[in-house]
Amino acid sequence: MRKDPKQIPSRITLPIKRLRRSELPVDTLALAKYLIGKTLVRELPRGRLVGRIVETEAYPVGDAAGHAFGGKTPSRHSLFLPHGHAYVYFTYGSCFMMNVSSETVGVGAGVLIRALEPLEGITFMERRRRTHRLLDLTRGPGRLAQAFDIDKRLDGLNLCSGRKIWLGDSVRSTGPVGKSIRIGINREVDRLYRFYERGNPFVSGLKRMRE
DNA sequence: AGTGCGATTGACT
DNA sequence: GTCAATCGCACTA
Repeated sequence: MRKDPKQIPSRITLPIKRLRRSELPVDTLALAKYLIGKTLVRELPRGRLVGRIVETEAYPVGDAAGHAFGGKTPSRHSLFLPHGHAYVYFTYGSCFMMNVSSETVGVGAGVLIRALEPLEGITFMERRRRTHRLLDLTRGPGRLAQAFDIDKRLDGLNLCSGRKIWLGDSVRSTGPVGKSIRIGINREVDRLYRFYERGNPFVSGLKRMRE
């Protein structure tokens, strides 16, 4: 009998400890690297979704590619919250994306969550994404937002104290973390601000690996 | 009120 | 590999 690969991650049902805000790095780049291997937990009426964060991008202070560049606007308000809050925005007419705000209040910086490794709630994710391909559920910022039912309702929430969505500790050891240029931007293109767990198949943009 | 543009994805060659 | 869909937002007037 053939093993069904999509069932394997469902078996991981370890209790997950919340990250405390006091243990999150305030610095944007440090936070982007720190988040690799940690978990994102989404609590829904139907149950819990869990994914391991395997890819992030930092958009630090003064970065011309960042949404905070050019100042605070109503829609970007959450990016200026103190570190550890959700900044959710909508783009390309169809995609939501989620950042974790970084730095202190009023500064304006964040870390884009680009890819997750699905751990729990895979059946729900498959329904949301209308596919059974495990690799297509949460690889990419727009896909993971769709799989996790992330939209503007979650914008501005505290990711350490909230119930709907929160950051959890690692559930297993984290592999070596690679670094590369960021994806899909036109400015500051040479900055090595993208972080990922090396060799993890749920990382997007595998071509852009450098170090 | 109109315009231009995305921190992408999915469909297609 | 290429490429168009799609719409909220910021900006101009």
